[in-house]
Amino acid sequence: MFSSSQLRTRCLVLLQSSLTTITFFFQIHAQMIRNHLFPADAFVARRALEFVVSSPQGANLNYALKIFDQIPHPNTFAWNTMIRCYANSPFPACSLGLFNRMIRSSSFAIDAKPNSYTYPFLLKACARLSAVREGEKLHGFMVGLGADTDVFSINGLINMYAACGKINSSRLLFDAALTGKEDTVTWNSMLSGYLNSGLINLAGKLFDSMPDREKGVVTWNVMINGYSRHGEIDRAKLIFNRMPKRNVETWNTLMVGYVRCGLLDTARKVFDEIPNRNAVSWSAMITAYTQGDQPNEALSLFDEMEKSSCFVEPNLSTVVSVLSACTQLGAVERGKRVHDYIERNKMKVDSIVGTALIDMYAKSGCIETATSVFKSLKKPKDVFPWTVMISGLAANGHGFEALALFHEMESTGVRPNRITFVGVLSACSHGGWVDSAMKYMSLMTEVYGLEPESEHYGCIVDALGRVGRLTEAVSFIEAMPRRWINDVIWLTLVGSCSFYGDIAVSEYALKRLNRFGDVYVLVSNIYAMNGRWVKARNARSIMESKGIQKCPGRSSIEIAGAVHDFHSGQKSYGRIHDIYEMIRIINFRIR
DNA sequence: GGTTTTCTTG
Repeated sequence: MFSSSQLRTRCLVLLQSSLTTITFFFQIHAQMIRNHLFPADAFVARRALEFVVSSPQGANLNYALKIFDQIPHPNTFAWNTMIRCYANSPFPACSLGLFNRMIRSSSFAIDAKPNSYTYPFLLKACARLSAVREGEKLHGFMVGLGADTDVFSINGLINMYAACGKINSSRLLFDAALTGKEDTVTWNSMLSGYLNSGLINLAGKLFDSMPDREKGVVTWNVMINGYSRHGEIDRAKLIFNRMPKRNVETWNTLMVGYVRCGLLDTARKVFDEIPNRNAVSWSAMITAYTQGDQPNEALSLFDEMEKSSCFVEPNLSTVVSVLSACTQLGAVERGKRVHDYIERNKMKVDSIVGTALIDMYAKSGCIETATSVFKSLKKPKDVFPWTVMISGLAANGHGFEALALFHEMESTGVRPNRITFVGVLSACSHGGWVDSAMKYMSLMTEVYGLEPESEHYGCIVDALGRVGRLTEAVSFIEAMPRRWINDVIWLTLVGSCSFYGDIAVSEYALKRLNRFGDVYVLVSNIYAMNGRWVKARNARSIMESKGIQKCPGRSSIEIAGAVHDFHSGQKSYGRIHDIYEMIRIINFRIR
């Protein structure tokens, strides 16, 4: 057995150890309570709080607040810990509320007054909220206490005002600080303030006037990032070339700059040149491929990452972009392996990763697995997992379940967004439930104040078309706000016409198309159904006369985890002869 | 006793 002081020391050591997981922490916490170390021993309690807010698996806000509320007389450090935790959380406003509690309760306690650490956290919260009034109030409070002269606070103020769009106030504070009070962060804050406000020429002038000895790596990085964000990738590159010293962030910033400008190949060249790639470098490049509709490139880069001699541990972002590449390709087997990887490495399945997993499984038709991932997510779930789960159910033909889940989401107090309603409405359209679709559409506008867009209207058109109410669908489209009427809407209707073989409505819809796109097959079906074989054959020439080339039919299949991509007319695939041989055999057997 | 600000991925 341990003596009580030995136990205390042991707890403190474990709380500081990087090997302590949150699960193990709960055990330590239980021991501390049992042995009256918590909450009586204020120092131990503060260490526990600090552990929970900076746990490697992410801060546990609710638990942190529970611990904090049990500390009898929190000192400045404890308050600061809790305020910092909220400032960096999804709820920065809570840190301002906590600060109010702090000044009310600390009027007599000397060891619980705000200090020079407190203000930067609060200013960060204001900056993240773009809360000018709160920021100004806080600034006034600081001036009253003479707490506005610390360089961290000055930098925080410059940053806060810039984030709130008060760039002139930032500049006034900056000029006042240029009397020896400033450091390199002061300059960086002012520069990034200008750049984020789109004032790139003012930033350039300030940068040129800055003494070279003041310029740190971050200063240069800020410039590269700012220029590239405003499409000035060439100016960004010039800055990059002039740098005396670069770090990984420099390389990553330039690479991402090229990605933003759509120059994926140049970005890849930069990536290949990075001397010491980190997880961000890899994730950013993989994401670029995924979002640039090159999911195969994304996956092969991930393979390379795993095989690379200078091994970099994939992080949550890496995993998310790999999963969304799998989703694009419908590569479930591959996605499952990523899922295994997540579990093997005990990575925390947060809302973002969870959403990516659900989406991957649902879009690949594995609705049961999607559901079980959804159920395993920690409560409260934010709107994203709910949304992909609802859309996934709808897409797999489980309309009733999708709507039931939507109501469950509403009853938990989660506010649906426009994407959620696309899922809800598509559940209705798949079932041909016109009345429900209309009902949800008005719920969307009247209760949630969301303006329906093209996709939402499209679902109603689809629902009407599915049950054969084609002329009603036409009048619905014509009553829609003009700007949301597009080819997709008309094509939806053409699709329904091809099911019901309605020539009149389909011709009406086709006349309203801007591009003729890929409707050739649909259109010839409509004519063929009505025995108009000549017109059916002509559909292709109509299309060509509009100057549109038909995109080749495409398909992909996953075999043993590898994705094979095909398009019609392709002759170059490695086993093309085997494939044609197989087709011959199949045809023979059918006959 | 110890925590802050500026740059890169989702």
